[in-house]
Amino acid sequence: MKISFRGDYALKAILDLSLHYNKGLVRIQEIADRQDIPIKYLEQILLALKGAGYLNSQRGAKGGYYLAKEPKKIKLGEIIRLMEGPISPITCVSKSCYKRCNEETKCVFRPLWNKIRSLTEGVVDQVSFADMCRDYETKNKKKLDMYYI
Amino acid sequence: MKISFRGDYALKAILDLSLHYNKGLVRIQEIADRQDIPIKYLEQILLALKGAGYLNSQRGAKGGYYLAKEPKKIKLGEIIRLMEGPISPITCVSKSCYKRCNEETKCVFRPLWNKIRSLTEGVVDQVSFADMCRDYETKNKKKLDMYYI
DNA sequence: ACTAACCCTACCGACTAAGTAGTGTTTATA
DNA sequence: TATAAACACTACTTAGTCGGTAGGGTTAGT
Repeated sequence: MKISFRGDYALKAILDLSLHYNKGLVRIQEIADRQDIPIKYLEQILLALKGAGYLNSQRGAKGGYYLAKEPKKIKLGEIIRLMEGPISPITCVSKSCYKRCNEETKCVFRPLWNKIRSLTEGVVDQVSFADMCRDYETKNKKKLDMYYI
Repeated sequence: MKISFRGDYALKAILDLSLHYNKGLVRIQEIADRQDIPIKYLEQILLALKGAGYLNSQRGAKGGYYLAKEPKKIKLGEIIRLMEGPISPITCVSKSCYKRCNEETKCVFRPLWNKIRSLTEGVVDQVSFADMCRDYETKNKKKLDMYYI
């Protein structure tokens, strides 16, 4: 799996909205400023997230976005799959795999890719945005720098 | 981590040469045929692998490639890093990370990416091409189809 | 000398990522 | 009801990468 800017932005946007869950509407501009994301690009991403049912919005003056689900019910993996596609080191599912795996090698690497995929899924499908909010607040409270290199 | 065709081809080429380890020279054409890789593309890949010290070659008629190291001393991770770059879900090492991680989010996702990276490395840095050869032969001997969907 | 093989560089078409730009459409509120 | 703030949508752009091709150059066995 690889996280592109698009996916990274989406995760940050959902985190931002999770931190404002049940606190009213949040304007795109606010998210863009706080998370340092180009606003017009963010606009498209939020639209996609809304299309997938994660966000609701209100148009017009005083409008904005808000989370359509509880943060604890959104797992990181959902957002990653939505933005990046399947979580697997190789695009090797059923039919399309046969193109890569010929008779000779008999796809001897496949079990490894499956292993990596399931380990990765074990991480991203376990963690919710409620967890991330908790981490975020803990970190800010304690002013920890341990996560920085 | 994501495996591109280039990386996939490199792994297959090294596997092929591992299966012929200490059995003389192997022509590019043979590898290309067996592994179903476009020969001119494979040529470039083998050149890169040679440049990195994994292969030796003999030019001229009756020439060919051969492995420069024992299969058991080559880990998959080495080849993957060589062809694909660093194994990490995010290009987020030291300085370059600061571009993605601003004050607001304080890179709250980073520990997860590190987790995934180390799990992935735990797989690819543990397995050698000697292991893959063993798997390959076991599979061919038993005519197992369990790895195919 | 001839030819089989590796060596090297350049090029190319298609695709994607990461935006930008511009124009609609809706709604609160003065 | 005019206005402005905000989301909605579509189109375009620009740079880079991926997955190759093409075409010689060089070396070495016969």
